[in-house]
Amino acid sequence: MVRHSKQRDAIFDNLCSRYDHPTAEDIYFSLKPAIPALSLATVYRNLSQLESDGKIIRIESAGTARYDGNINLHYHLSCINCGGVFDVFMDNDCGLCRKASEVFNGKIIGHSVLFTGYCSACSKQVG
Amino acid sequence: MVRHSKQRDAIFDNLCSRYDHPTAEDIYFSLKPAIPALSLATVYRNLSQLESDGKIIRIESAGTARYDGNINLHYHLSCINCGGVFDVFMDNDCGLCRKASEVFNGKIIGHSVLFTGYCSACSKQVG
DNA sequence: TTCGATAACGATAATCGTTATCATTATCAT
DNA sequence: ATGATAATGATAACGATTATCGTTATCGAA
Repeated sequence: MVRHSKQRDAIFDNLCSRYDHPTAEDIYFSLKPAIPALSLATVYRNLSQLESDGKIIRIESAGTARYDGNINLHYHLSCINCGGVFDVFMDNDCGLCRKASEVFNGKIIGHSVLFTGYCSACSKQVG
Repeated sequence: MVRHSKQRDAIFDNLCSRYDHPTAEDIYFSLKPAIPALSLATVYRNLSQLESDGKIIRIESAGTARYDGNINLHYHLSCINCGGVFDVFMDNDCGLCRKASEVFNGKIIGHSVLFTGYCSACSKQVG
């Protein structure tokens, strides 16, 4: 049985209102002023729950996990310079799963793509 | 200045001779009988070094990092059932980087693809 | 509208993967 | 052979995440 909670709503709303793919800690510090009693454990708990409910997406970047409130299929780029994670929206999924299903002897359900390179800002400065 | 070491050779050879995308610990336990004095720190150290030398690939799966001695472009599938990571070889990369470069306002250098689903063995049993 | 079962919370200890430290050992140019 | 120092092994430290546990909040039933 699942109950309503202010904290879970706040965490979900916070994540959905931003596009920087925050870590659990980012969300925690972002909500702390509005909910001073908030515990970091609650953030982790609810992010896990929201993810297994399919309401948010977990992005596995090196070290710390990041989260995304946009559950429509899209890809990400991890910037070598600033460490940020950015959205890469592509018209279609390139038939990646279909092509993979042709060559892979198992059952493919989903996929994620992580590009590496430089984000817009960093590519102007550095690379 | 880089020096030769028995441990690094053993770690690299071990990784290249297997196709199960082992974790640092997997490699450690695999080599321990042959090199009883081997330290887990040495395995981590050398895996990091080999990776930054471009001799091996690090796969970011949930929680623990896995390694791959095959540096040719290919993708992976993480099995929902057994947790194993398997190779997915595809004829081409679907022009993924090229297509992404057209829509992304930055500089794309590389990419990784992680499929989720069931491996060959598990798809026969479960899914 | 209270009440009671229990989901969710906050605080914090514990766990796990990985990295840093440091004294010792091995490599290799001289 | 020798000396400088890269690499090692042992282990402490670290950062992210999960587990524990007593308390609080939710919500269906009385």
